Amino acid sequence: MTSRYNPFEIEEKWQGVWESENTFKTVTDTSKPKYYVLEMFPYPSGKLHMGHLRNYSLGDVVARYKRAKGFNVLHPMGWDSFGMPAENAAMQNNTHPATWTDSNIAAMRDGLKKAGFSYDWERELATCKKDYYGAQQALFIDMYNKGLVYQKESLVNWDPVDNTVLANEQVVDGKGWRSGAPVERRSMTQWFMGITKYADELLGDLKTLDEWPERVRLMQENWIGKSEGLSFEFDVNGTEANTKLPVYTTRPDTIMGVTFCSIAPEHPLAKKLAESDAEAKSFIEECQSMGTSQESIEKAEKKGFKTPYTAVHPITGEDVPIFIANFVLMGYGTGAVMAVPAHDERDYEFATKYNIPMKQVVQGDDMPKSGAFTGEGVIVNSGEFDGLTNAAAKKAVIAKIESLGKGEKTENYRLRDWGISRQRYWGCPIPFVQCESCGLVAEKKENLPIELPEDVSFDKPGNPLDHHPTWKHTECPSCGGKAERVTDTMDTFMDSSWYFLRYCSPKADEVVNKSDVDYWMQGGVDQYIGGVEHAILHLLYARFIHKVMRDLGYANSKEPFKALLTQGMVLHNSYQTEAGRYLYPSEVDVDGENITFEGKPVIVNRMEKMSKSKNNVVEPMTLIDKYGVDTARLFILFQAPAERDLEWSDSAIEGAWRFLGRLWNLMDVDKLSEETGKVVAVSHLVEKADIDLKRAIHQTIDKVTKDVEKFQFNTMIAAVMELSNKLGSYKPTTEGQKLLYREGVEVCVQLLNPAVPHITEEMWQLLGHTEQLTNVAWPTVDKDAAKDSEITLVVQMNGKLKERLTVPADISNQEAEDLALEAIQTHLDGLAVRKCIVVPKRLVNIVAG
RNA sequence: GGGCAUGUAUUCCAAUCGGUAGAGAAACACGACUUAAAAUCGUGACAGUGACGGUUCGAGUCCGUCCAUGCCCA
Repeated sequence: MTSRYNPFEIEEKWQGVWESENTFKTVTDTSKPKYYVLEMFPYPSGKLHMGHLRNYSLGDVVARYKRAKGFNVLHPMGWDSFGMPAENAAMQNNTHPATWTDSNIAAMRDGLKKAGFSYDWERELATCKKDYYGAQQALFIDMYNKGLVYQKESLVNWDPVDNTVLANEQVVDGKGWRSGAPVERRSMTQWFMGITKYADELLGDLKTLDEWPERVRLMQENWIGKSEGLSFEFDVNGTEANTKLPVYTTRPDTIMGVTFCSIAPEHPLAKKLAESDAEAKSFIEECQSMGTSQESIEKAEKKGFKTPYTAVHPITGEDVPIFIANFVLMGYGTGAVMAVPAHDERDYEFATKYNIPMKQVVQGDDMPKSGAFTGEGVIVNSGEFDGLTNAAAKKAVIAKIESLGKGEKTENYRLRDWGISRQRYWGCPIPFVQCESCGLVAEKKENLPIELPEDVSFDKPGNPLDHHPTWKHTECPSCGGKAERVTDTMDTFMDSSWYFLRYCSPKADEVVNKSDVDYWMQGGVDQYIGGVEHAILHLLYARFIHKVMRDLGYANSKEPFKALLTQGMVLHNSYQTEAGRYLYPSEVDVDGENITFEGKPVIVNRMEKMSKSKNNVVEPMTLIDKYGVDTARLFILFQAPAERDLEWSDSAIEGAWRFLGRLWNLMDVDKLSEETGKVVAVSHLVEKADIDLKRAIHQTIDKVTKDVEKFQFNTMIAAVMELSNKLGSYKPTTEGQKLLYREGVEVCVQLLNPAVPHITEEMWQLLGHTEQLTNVAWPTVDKDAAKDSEITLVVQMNGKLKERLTVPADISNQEAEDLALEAIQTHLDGLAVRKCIVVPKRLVNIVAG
């Protein structure tokens, strides 16, 4: 028996070997099949959390398994290292964002190395380093030249605490996602990326992503939100002649139910009125205090202002009033809508409040007693359209409006262009200048990177780049005259939208090295793994930028991520005192059922996501320091299927620890043959127990291989546990049996290596091998040995279990039926056999009556 | 309000195409070892699959309705 399992010694040893021997260094090698496995890179907060450990453990199993299967595996890691927390920390602690970020990266890199992940650290990148963001600036200029980047005066969500513009997605419940402050609407010149130009392709190609979870594709589909409708114009009375009001609607079938029109507060018609009408002006200003997202607008109280203008109905010629309404968005459609209160909830609410008449034009089966009817039905009160279904009426109305020359059928998207300007320091500078004579000019590529100045102060609100005494004053790259740099930096979602391409050639002078990308990105990243919280934004932006880069010649695959695995969250109970204070798990005393704090009962909440605010976080490093990382990895992989939420359990960790101890104890010199590299063929085995063990070994290889291909790591581990339990109770005496035992132990070690690399590497060495297990090929199944010789045949009568028979595995259906009939005689009790259903090698069901 | 997912033993989870409900683990109980405890080893008990209905020779698995929970959208 070898000494006791000591994870700390073993883990340090093998991490040292991997590092000094460059075990995981990868190079482009077109003679070998490639496999690119990628986990979402982290924001360097400074601390590894359980979600990271789970994400990267999953990726590491895939990477190590594919390596053993003979693939040239690319498995890189890096840092999504721009963003506001670094600036906030700078303000609070008087440190430079770069210093803060670097020390966080160092701490997290250290944590990842202690976890033993098989990364090629030579490919490490950080988005805040000038070689990365310089390449990104070149990409940005390319996109500008393609017309995919533009400036536009637009309404933005302004976060008054962080002093920055937020994307709609960064506004949650009308508040900034980080600061929590209510956002304001402001009009500013912003930089945009033309993602809507790719909307159709982004939507259409979702169908090709058959290795993505269905729900992620659905979420993206809904986010892009393609709709078909009608664009048309109302003539406007009450102002200059020939004024038109263009609108867009997805419900042309209800056009005869229009009783008013609503326009956005920023609509030109509203602005015009504000010039002469103080009341209108103040109403519009009031609307500015709201966020610009659909969500915040939906939730706000509907408010309106009746203008003196009226719109002429295109079919009836009737005059309907025009309102300025706070819930109409300038950015969606035309900023004006035809209002049909009888069949639209928001219009109904608005009309009720302002006493506007309603006109029902759809008759359905179950009409609500109050409120709008938005369901399907038959068109009524609509003259020539009466009696049509909704779908038919849509077509008929569109045809009518088109024939009148007042509008046309239009496709529309919910997706809007991506506003990427941020008025912050810690981000990728936008490589443009404003020249006094040439206007807006792109930097020359040879001047890149446009570096962030190091000497900045954060002592006043606003953008430090703007306050810097000299940085923005520069020469125009075109005429050489005086010019000012753009002081906006890019949304950090841009940084994470192409990092997977940069990993292929992280030190390239150009944006990417084409031949490296051609090799590694053929067909895309083979397996991408990350949290489902990125299902919409990150994955959509990355798909967009990747398609743009393909069109720019930087990449060749259509989609960046061939397969996607979204892992579940890590959950833990949270504990609260009766007064409501959240308690740390370490503060409560658990005594069987009774959980107390300072002698008083504690409220145990349901399992919820680990979060600092709930004090229910367990630090990975604490766990690693106590048990070693192999135990932590084993627990995480075993406790729940990858895509499901994982419930934290201290006792299950103990279980993982104990299993590794049992695995270690299989290293029993009395049971192991000393000979390496020799196996006994099944044909040479005579004892039933030996044949059974040989079969179990090879069936386990088969099962584990299939499980790992399907990412079912929990059942994969269970299968090895089963085999190791068998080996534990196996008592070999002859040399042949000891060889068989060795084969079994070696298979366990090999199969578990992707999950628990350190202990298995050590055991492999102790077994007498000189080559690193990491470089050893995955075991293969001996089909003869794996074959069952006997099976259990189940005999049912009328679907109810009656007998179990042990029969030869190669039994024919006829023989099975005969045996079953014989066995069932005692149960038949005079009943006649009507039918026999034989499921080969499984069961016989006898229908009798 | 709409969409998606999940629901199996005390708990976490298994169960190809519909075919023996239990692989693995935890907790629990008992036993062995020990002066004792921990660790270790061994043994054991516990569910008919959220509810109701349908299809079928046969349903955890397919279909329908409902309930609960979670996620996304509104």
